[in-house]
Amino acid sequence: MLTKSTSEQDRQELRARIMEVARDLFVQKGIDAVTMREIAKRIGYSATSIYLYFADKQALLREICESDFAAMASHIKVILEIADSGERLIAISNSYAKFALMYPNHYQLMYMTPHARYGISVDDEYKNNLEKDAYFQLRTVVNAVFLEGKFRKEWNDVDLIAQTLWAGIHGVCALQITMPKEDWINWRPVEHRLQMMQTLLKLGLTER
Amino acid sequence: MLTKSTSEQDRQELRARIMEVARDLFVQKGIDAVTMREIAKRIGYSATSIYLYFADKQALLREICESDFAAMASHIKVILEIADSGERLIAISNSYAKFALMYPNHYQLMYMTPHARYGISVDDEYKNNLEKDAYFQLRTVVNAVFLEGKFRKEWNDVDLIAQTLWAGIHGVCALQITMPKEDWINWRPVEHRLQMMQTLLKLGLTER
DNA sequence: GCCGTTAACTTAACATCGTTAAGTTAACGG
DNA sequence: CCGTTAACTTAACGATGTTAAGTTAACGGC
Repeated sequence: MLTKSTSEQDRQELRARIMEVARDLFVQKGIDAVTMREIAKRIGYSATSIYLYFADKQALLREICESDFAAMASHIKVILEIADSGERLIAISNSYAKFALMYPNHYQLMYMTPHARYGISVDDEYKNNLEKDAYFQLRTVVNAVFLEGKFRKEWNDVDLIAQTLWAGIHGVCALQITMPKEDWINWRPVEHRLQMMQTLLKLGLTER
Repeated sequence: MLTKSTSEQDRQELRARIMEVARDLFVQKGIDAVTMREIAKRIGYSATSIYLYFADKQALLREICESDFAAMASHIKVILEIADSGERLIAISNSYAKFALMYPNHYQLMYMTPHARYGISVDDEYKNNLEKDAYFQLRTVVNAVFLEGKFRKEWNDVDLIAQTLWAGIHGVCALQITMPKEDWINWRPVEHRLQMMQTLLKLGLTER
């Protein structure tokens, strides 16, 4: 080591660099396959230095997830200003999928990795927060559509509706990320699959 | 050790017992959290004895997966004999979800993990095989329903339909596996979410 | 019944993992 | 310029998957 990160800014930059490198490795190789020593090597420090910035591997992972959750929510936030609630719902779904497919690495860590198993528990500030919780954003829009009576009357559980919509979009994105070009499946373009999923869900929810 | 497993039958029984114990532990605690020593302790042998029956941990895991693939295949075989194609489609969807939620670790390995990462390559015998390839089974049933003209006429791409149905069920199961009880989400029971997904997709596909 | 061969099983050991404790060194205040 | 402190490193611990070497039980031939 030639120099030491002494200023607060230096500290934050190094912290951010650790998270950046760790996220790339986690996504690329899987969490358990990435060692603290490997992360350290990539940033040019010894393994134990990471522990000066994060309590342990779990804490590092949790912070990465939280940061990505926030990034995604802020990406979606602009949607909330669309006037028509139905259009807002379509837009939020599109935006969610766009994020997932544009940042598959982040998405994979956030929504395709069993959190409980790795002891991740997201910080309270990310829960039920319109700015930071993408699911809460979706639920909010679903609720608005519901209150305007746009759904068939048999659909009256806002959480159930939101969770099913989420699952539909998630399913398309997750399969696309997991098996983008497995040759034994005659994959249709992901845009078509997304479009069809949205149409089917909309028909089932609204048409009479 | 008082006695040794010398007969071929003894060998097979011990092999089966290892797989049984390992599967329980894998499902309960997650694959990476289960140690060979722990499995060994449960069967009353030393850790290295497992290596007399399986090449390594991955081989053990793969054999467990294949064994459960076979169980699922024979379970679905019955479904393929259901007369009404619409009911057949519902049944295959239920069966798929049941498998996913009963063996979340196996499901995760098969459909939620970028295969290239773990060097897993699905054996060719599992591709486009009515007995062993779940997607191909689904596509076959979708095709039957399509040929009977049960879908709205605007849905005329069998692959696109099958892939969208798959994504819907997969989405519910995958979210359930990834975040089974995150407390900031007011999760509805997974059975309800599955039911709603099936209903929405069916309405969108068939109702006029 | 004994004995050598073989296969089943165990113990010891290795490299590597996350993590902690102890040691070192660079930077800042006086 | 020196002492203090925080940043950073090296050494080490217990646990992991796995291999090598040692031990022991069972079977076949006499």
